[in-house]
Amino acid sequence: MEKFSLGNAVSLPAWETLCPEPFFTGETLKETLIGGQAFRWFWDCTNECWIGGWASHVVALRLNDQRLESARLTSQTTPDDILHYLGIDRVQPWIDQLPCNADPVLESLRQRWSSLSLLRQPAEETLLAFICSSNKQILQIRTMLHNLSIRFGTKIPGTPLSTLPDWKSLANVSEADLRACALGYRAAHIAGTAAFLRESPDFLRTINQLPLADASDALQRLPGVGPKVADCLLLFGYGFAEAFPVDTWIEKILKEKYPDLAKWNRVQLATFARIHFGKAGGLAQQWMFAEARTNK
DNA sequence: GTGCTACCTGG
DNA sequence: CAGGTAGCA
Repeated sequence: MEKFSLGNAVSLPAWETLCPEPFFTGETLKETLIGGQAFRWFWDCTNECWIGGWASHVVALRLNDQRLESARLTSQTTPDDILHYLGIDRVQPWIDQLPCNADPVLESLRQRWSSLSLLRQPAEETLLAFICSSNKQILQIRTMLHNLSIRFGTKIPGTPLSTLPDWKSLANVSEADLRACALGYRAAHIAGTAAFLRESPDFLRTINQLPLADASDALQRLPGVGPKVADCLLLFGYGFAEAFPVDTWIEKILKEKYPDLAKWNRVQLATFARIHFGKAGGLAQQWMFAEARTNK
């Protein structure tokens, strides 16, 4: 278990079937929830389910004989909210756009990961999470976000979670107080981005309307956002399926699977990926990440 | 434009 | 060293 737990035993509302058709496996559900896109899902040993949230939503999820079930801990959350967040509807259309038939590497990844989903996460909290992510492992990112939510977020009644602070409130937090959440040098990036967004409150909402390259350039004007974090934001927070974040794991696995790329740098690898994997490359990226992460 | 290196923290 | 970025040769 992690050093921050869910606290006292959580009592859940009724379970309901979220999705009658089988979709996830235990493995793909887990990788979807805690495999590096989201950092606010926790395994509840007592109830044997995942509990987590986004924005002010908190839900429990489990597989019951392949059927996905949910228990809604926040009353305003609807089943459609959950399905929208989980993004299951996008998976098959995106798989259909990948060149699995032409590329045996992809085809073999598809066998294992075809029911992995890319979540539709709120852009604001995706930004916070991925500014924290630089030079950090998933566990440490989870700790930082947990600290931020406890310290500067709002307790969500009837649930073990607090919301993450919004950017407006982060603008009023000193860098020293941010550092106290174990953010290290990222505290300056958070403070700088909060100040930027205070001056341009609509900035994050304008990203949607831009083409991929322009959206990436715009995001990189934010302190703490470079090419890799920008791609994470575009893929996880804005639904650009073509965005292809290249981190150390992806760099390693790409160079293993495609030896000609041995001398390419990360930006070059991202360009290769957009050409080779195409419009849904981001999904291929997540398959590779899951493969690398679970084989380590 | 490309290629280093320092930067916080903790598993 | 770890799911990078910023600042400078």
